[in-house]
Amino acid sequence: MDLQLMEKQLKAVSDSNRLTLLSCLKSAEVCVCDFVDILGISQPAVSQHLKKLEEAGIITARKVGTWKHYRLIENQTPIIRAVLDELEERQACNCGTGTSCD
Amino acid sequence: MDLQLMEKQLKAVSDSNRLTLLSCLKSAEVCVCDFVDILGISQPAVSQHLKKLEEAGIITARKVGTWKHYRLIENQTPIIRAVLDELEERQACNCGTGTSCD
DNA sequence: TCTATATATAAGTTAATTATTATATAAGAG
DNA sequence: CTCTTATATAATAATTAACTTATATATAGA
Repeated sequence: MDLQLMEKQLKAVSDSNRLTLLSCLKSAEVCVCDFVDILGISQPAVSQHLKKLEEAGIITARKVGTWKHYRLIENQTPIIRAVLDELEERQACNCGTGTSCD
Repeated sequence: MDLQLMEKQLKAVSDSNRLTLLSCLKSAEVCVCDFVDILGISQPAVSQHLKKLEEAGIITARKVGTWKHYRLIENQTPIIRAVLDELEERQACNCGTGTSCD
């Protein structure tokens, strides 16, 4: 595994906000709006965190109307797999409950 | 695994200089003086990197005269084990060749 | 088309990291 | 005891990262 990619992925996951995002994504797709509530930071800050995880090849997204749903990619590197294994699953998303996105 | 420890360990390994230190430590004990040559940064900078790895519970040290030899601890967490598995071993140390420490 | 909502990007600020230089500590050699 | 060498700590400068506010883009709906 390339040392540069390794560093990039490790930097991407070495932040408590982003680890929280990943623990939510373990079990389900989550949309950006839900993360704003969970982390208690501004929407642009959330977008920037998600971008970092996406650029590191850890998550991906699909558009659903005006919403954007993020999820883990399928084939993670061994290091990211180990990180995900250590993270507790966290129920995060209101998606489907009708309160926000769906 | 505690989220705080996890973040601390991930921060400790998410730096290319420190990843290089670890790749040297995979195969052997290494003393500080050798790392200065390898990384091409100042001796205090090396000390600070080693301290960060030590505080994260990844490496430990023993004194040998005025030298200090660092090595990996035996029981690594799953994440750090995954990181070490991905790192290529690197021959780093002059120890034993008589050029510097021994 | 105009408006409202969700998300992204840009610019700027604050905070955290990583480096440097200077100095302290500790051990061995003379 | 003094000098030298190896390492650590302190203070500080430089770089990078994370957040905020303001603005842009894109989509849905009236």
